[in-house]
Amino acid sequence: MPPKPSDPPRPTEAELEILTVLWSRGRCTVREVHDAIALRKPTQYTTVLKTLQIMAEKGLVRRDEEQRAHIYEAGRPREWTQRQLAGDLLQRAFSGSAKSLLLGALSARKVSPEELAELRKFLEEYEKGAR
Amino acid sequence: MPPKPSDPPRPTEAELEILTVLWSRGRCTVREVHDAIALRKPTQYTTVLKTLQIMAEKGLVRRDEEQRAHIYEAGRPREWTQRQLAGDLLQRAFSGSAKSLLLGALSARKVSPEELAELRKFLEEYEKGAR
DNA sequence: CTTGACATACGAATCTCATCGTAGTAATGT
DNA sequence: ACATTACTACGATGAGATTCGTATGTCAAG
Repeated sequence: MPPKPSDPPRPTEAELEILTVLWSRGRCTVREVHDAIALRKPTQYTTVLKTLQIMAEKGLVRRDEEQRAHIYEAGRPREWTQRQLAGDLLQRAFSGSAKSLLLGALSARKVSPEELAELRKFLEEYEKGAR
Repeated sequence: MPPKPSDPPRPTEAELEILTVLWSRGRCTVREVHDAIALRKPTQYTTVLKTLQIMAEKGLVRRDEEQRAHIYEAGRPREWTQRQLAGDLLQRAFSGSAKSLLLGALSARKVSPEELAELRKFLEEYEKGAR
């Protein structure tokens, strides 16, 4: 058996920003990632490059070196990573209480009545599914 | 007017652990905090002390130096800090989608049918209140 | 008074993250 | 062919977080 590739660690803040780009745009060169990020905050190209290299070591992204400009893609799907992050915070800050977490999220920012209704619907569906 | 004390920064991982103790037990000496934490992981007394001192500088905890053994208490109520943390993650990892956050949390660990029902009730109440 | 238990203060080692500059190499245009 | 541009690799730096050891002060018991 090959040595089992263990799960990548939780992404840091800068890493998460990069992953967000990769999730929404799919496979990207460093340049594309950089341009997307530079729109929102001034960042050097090599900073993004270096971070991507580190992320590749950690297994957070995969790298395709076929072309001169390497192509990166997220190592795990968005939902998988989101589950890690939500579970981690749930555990660390909310003692596992999903209700408290939801309360915290809702009170942290305005939530439209539409989104509230959507949430409720989602929960009802989820309840059915869990049965 | 005294210079307005700005909000404390988000607690780090070790700091959050300490805050959890303070929230659940109220005012504590360093020794009490240490003993509570040492139950779950080996930790030196002075490590907890130092962290508490740093937290006091940051405004994360208040310190009462009346007695020889100083007394610490959380600088902000649990709900306030939880709101910060939830809001931060909501923004950074879920693009503000409370629904995705909830999905992440629910799929991260088993949730009892009771808790699900409670969640649903809570949401219904919240919807009424928001109207 | 001296010792031992217990407290605070604080410097220092170690780690991780984030960022940037520089060097070297491949491709491109004139 | 040569200059310019684009890319990767990598070392270095600085800030924070975390941990621990040591110094020092206080207090009470013997």
